Amino acid sequence: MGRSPCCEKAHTNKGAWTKEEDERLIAHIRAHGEGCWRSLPKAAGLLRCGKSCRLRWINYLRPDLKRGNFTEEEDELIIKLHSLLGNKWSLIAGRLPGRTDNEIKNYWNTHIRRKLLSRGIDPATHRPLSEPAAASDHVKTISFAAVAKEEEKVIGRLECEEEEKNGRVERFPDLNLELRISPPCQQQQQIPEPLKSGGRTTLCFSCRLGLQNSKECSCSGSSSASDFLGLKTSILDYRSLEMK
DNA sequence: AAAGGGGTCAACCGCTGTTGC
DNA sequence: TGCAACAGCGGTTGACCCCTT
Repeated sequence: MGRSPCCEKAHTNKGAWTKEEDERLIAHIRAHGEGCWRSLPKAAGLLRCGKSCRLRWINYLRPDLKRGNFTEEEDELIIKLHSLLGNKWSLIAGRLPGRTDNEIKNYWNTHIRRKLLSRGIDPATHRPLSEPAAASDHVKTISFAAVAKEEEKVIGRLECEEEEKNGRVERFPDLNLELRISPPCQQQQQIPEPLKSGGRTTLCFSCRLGLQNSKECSCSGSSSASDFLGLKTSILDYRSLEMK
């Protein structure tokens, strides 16, 4: 026995939204806020399914959306985030203010895939097309669940202390991932000289996301990639992280 | 001018995760 | 603990537009 449909399909509109429908949806959300998408269509006087309303609002009508072309910086950030996160479009979108998961997914499939292919890079693995896939027996699977738990404890303590002083606390991006770590690629990235350390790369997580100048960057300090989320690894190359 | 082929992107579908009872 | 309702996610579809022939 399947789940009951989210709405009465016989009495709902489908396809492109009209201007009037948009206006009704905007007016209703302005008046009542987001939430309870199932009951929203009826309350707003729309012959649409709640899911459809949610999608229309999130992907098109939200006032904080950034319309227009993606910048070169956004392109590179998407590529880096995709190499880390895979097809987790909502997580990637979370790192790009004003962009939606649907928009990024479409942009990836129409532009970036081809861009990477033209560079000779496999968009799925982020490895050179000529390079054979990593042998599975060289790939070690690490569950981030335990790390996340440990992080939660530490963050919890920090937050208690910090909230008394300042209020909010910056924390690691909530990736909640299970990653597979394989031996690093043969061809190493071009590492800026100050970030090299005796032949070993010591890029922090922020730098690997291309955020060298962010306040989360810890390269300049004593911490290194080896301490990333408490993992005692000598090298953590984002290109070798694969989604489980 | 018309046909058709490819690219783009809004919207839909089906599944999973979360929450409340 | 199990179930149902709901929100959210990622893959896919199809309408539309533009360019080429």
